Amino acid sequence: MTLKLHNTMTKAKVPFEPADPKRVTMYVCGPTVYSRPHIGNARPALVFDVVFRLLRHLFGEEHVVYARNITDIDDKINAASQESGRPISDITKEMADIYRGDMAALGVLPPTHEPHATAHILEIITMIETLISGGNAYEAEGHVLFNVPVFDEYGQLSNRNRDDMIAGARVDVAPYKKDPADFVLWKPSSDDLPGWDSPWGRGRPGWHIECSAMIEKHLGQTIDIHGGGHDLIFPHHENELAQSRCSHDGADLARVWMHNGFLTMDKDKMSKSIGNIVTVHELSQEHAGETIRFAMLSAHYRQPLDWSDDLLAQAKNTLDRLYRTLDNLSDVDIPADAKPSDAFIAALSDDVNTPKAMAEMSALCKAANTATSDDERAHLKGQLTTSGAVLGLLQDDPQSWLKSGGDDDAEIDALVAARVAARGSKDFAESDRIRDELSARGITLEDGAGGTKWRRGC
RNA sequence: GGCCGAGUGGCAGAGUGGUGAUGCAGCGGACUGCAAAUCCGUGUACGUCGGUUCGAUUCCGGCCUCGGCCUCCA
Repeated sequence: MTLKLHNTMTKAKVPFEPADPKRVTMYVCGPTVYSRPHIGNARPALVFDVVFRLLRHLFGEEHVVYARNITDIDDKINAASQESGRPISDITKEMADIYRGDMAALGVLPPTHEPHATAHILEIITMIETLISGGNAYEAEGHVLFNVPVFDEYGQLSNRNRDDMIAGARVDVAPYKKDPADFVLWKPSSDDLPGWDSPWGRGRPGWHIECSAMIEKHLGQTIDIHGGGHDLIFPHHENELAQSRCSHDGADLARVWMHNGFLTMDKDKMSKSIGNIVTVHELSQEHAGETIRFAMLSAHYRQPLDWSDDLLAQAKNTLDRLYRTLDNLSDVDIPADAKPSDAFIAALSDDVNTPKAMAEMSALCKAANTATSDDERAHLKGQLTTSGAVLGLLQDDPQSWLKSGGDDDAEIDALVAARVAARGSKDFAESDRIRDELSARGITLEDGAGGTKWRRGC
């Protein structure tokens, strides 16, 4: 089964061939920790978590190295600190912890490495020195700037030329820049801001250079996959690419560039600057993490996805159905050699087509619900569970999933038992009265061959 | 202005040059004391105008609408 991935650089879906199948490397731009993550921030984390799981499935768990950084030095963090009066390190530590907790709630696996920018200042300085000595960067008024015209291939990833960029530029060009497109590698810090000593005085790194430095340190000069949100293509990834190639004798930074589409709220991009955000924390109060995850993966990662309550409700309904099927398979054990179905892996191998993969899971469900032999039911249970694992779904216990959301299980069990007794004596008036009572409490009953089951929700 | 992407049935959302996935919701049936669940069945969906083709939702071109990037942003 050949994995095919869409490469932003070539705008084509191509077979994925890692440089070393024993060490597949992936880097994804992580959060800048100055506030709680919103659900839009969670999309890349979730998307690349699925890519991570898929790569581990295809190449082996120990053969995939995934790094997702934490940006803990940034002007927005400084602003948050000045506004709240809290020390910067307090804010970054708290928000990084919240980020990890929120992602864990969505079933996102921890990456292999989670490098922090402030722990890589030396590497950053070294890389900047290399760029200066190579003639790709220059110092000006305490700043160090990357000189864009020196790098012929600048603009290749985002498919834009310098004239366009200058024509569309909405920022004032700093007077010390040699070229309007030049961008900052290092900038001076005043005494009240975080800073590190450097050959160019006390200062701090620009945004783009940290990723280049951390990629080199943890993954190497050329990585297999570089991922992030669509809005990072320009300028962030274009600049990363330029810095890394120029400091590595032109070596490619990434073999494949992957970018996820945006989450919208009423068709507008969800973003902190617009203010139309809902945080992961808020959503987690109302919905199971797995429901949020399912909703997110119900669209292909490169497509836009409009976030809504209705989307979550549909996700919950569909997930309930999958868990009901698993619950009905509780009498058979998963075979030791269980693995995902071929059709499921084929779907994910086609540029991580999660909606199609989910459709394959529904097909497995239907097969399981109609299968007659226990061997076949066990086989299908194994396929369903292991397929779900690649998406980070269906790993909960079916009973606890179906009954979660309340703390009155014992009381419900007692009412159900009373109703079973009433039915046994054909007292259907009493039986229906109890069922109505339970229904009013949000409990649904199922009278099956094996007895009566209950679950929360309709 | 430049670049990029999207427009599929009630909703969500894949895919394809020629019987139009899948899920949710709806409807009919089986099953059930009645339900629920499950199963079976069910829907004149592919923005618009042209072109190519024996045949296009799928390829090409124009147009319309919407969104994104070009400044921080996942």
